[in-house]
Amino acid sequence: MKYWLMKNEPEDFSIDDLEKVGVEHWDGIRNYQVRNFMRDEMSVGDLAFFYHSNCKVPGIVGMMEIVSEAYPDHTAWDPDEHYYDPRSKPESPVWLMVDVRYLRTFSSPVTLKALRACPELADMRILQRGNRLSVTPLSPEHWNFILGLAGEGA
DNA sequence: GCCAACGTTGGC
DNA sequence: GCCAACGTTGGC
Repeated sequence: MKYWLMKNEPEDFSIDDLEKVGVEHWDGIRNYQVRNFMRDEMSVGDLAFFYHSNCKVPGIVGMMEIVSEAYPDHTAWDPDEHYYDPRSKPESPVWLMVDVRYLRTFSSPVTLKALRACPELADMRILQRGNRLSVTPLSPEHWNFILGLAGEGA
């Protein structure tokens, strides 16, 4: 099983929204590195942190589970969609998505500030300068350490 | 709203 | 295939 960190702007789709629907497709990925992560390395049963980005207090707010393999992102085919991409077609999809299932919301979110304050997490992808990938792999060590920060340690 | 850093595009 | 220009991300 692998661990992931997945960013989204809460204004667009937050962990509260995910809690309401339970399972949702993680659409709108338009970056090849991230697409390849989902296609080649993500598996059903993997766990992921939900990260709120581009908001007042950025940070990790909860966790979810990957519940599907990568499959074509149909929002790329719809001209009315914000992330429409005419290069992707139903017969030759360029972009993929996975389904995620809500697990829980942390009683105390782990803010970006708190993450940066931990020398143990210094080499986390999300903390590297200029990192812009919205989905990044996490080591089990980092996963467990962050769970501890969230007060959810085993 | 600013701007640094990055990915993508497209002319050559 | 280089690389400058452009668009996007995302913290602050």
